[in-house]
Amino acid sequence: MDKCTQARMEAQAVIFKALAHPSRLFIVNELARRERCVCELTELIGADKSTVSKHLSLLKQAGIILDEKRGNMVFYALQTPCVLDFVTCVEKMIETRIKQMAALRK
Amino acid sequence: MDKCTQARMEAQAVIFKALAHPSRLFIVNELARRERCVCELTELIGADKSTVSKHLSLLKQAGIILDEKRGNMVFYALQTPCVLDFVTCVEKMIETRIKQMAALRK
DNA sequence: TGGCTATTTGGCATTATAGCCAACCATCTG
DNA sequence: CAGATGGTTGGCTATAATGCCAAATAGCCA
Repeated sequence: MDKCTQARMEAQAVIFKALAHPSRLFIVNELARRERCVCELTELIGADKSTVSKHLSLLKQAGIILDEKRGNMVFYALQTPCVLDFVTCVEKMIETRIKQMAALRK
Repeated sequence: MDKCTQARMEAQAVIFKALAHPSRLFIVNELARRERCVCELTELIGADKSTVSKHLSLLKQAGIILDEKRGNMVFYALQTPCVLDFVTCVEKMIETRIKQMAALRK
C-alpha cells in the first residue's frame, strides 16, 4: 500500500473509529432528531458526564458533530447529516445477516 | 438507553469497528474491484500474513466479506457491496473537512 | 464576590486491539 | 509419503480505548 493510499485509509478510519462505539452511535441517532445539550445526552445514555463529554469530543474531532455554547450549556448537533445514510445502510446489513443466520438454522 | 436500543447500537458498532482500521478499509476497497486471495492482499498490504488473516476473519465475522476456498487458496469477496456507499460518503466528509480547515486558515 | 450548574480535563485502572512469531492444518505436487 | 505452498490459530507484548473519579474551568445569578 503506497503512502498516499495509506494516508487516505487512515483518514477514513478516523470516521469509522469515531462511530465504532454504541454510545457514540446513540448520540448520532439522537442528534439526527434534534440538537441536544451534554446534560440531556448524559441522562439518556446513563454514563458519567465526563465519559459522555469525551465521546462528544471524539465525534467533534472526527468532524461528525459540532458544538455551540449558549449560556453555560453546550449544544451539539450533526455536522454531516450524511452519516445517517450509512447508519441506515448498516441497519440493513444487520437485518440481512440476521435473516441469513435464520435461514442457515433451518 | 433501553436494552433494545443498546443491543441495536452494539450490533451497528460491530460493523463500524470492523471498518475502523486502515488495512481493513484497504481490503474493502480492493475487494470492491474484484475478489482476492489472502496472499495477494498480504502482498498489497505489506504485513504479516497472520495479521492479514486476522483482519479478514474480523471482516467476515462482521458480515462484510465472505470467503471461498479453491484449491489451497482462500478467496475473499465483498458480501455487502453497500459498504461502498458509505466509504464514498466518508470520502466526501473528509474532503469537506479539509476544505473547511483550509477556509479557516485564511 | 460566592455559590451554583454545566462542561471539560487529567489521571488512573481496566480492557480491547494490533501485529509479530511460531506452530499448526490443509492442499497440491513430485 | 515428503516437501512445498497458502492460511489459520495461539500466544505474547505493545499500544490504544474506555470509563470512572476528582479537579479545573466557564457562565449564571443572588
